[in-house]
Amino acid sequence: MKKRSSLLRQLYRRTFKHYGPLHWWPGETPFEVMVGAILTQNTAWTNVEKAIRNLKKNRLLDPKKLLKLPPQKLARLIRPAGYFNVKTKRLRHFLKFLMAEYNGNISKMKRRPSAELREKLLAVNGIGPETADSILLYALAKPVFVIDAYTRRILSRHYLTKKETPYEALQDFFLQRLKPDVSFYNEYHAQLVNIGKDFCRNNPRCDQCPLNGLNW
DNA sequence: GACCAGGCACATC
DNA sequence: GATGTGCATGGT
Repeated sequence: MKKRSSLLRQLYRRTFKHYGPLHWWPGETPFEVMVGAILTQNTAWTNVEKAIRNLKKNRLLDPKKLLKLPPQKLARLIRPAGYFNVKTKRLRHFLKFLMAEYNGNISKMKRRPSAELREKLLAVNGIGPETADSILLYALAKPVFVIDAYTRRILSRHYLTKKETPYEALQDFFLQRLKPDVSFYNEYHAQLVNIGKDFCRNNPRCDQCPLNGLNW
């Protein structure tokens, strides 16, 4: 009989063999990753890229500059990412938080412990568990496991968890079985998203999925 | 032209 | 506390 912890490692080996290293998150700076984490909420990444390109083109990828920008102009720039009115508000809530707590200094933020940061991020209107954890892992290099719609779907399709399992419980499922490791968690979540995109949508292609035939 | 995307807050019962 | 709904663009 296989040990429980090796189950998630098996899954990872399969996906990694299929895709190779994915080197997430696609973003040049921690701040860019944070902005991307908010913009990608329920949104295809290709649309987020356009919005980030607009911000870069105008040299606005900076907490102070972005906060100084009139909301209307910000909305226009991030328009391709969808939900632009909502996301303008969410971005501005986050920027105000960043300035108030850390004076816009990401290095200062990074020095704080992970649990404290998570709690504070979750208190920001517009930042939920996935966005908070994405920021912690991909921008601040904290060993937290990110759960998203794909992760949820893949686990439940393989009868490892139930569809309605709450976010924190799913996160514990990974945390209890995998040693804390930033680059491993980083790569693991990236792999899951790719599997989700390619094989595990609402109209799944399980027959061609690299996870096909895994026995647990 | 329908369907979907790397969520979240808020209303309503 | 559970369940439903609005938010919006762009790719398939």
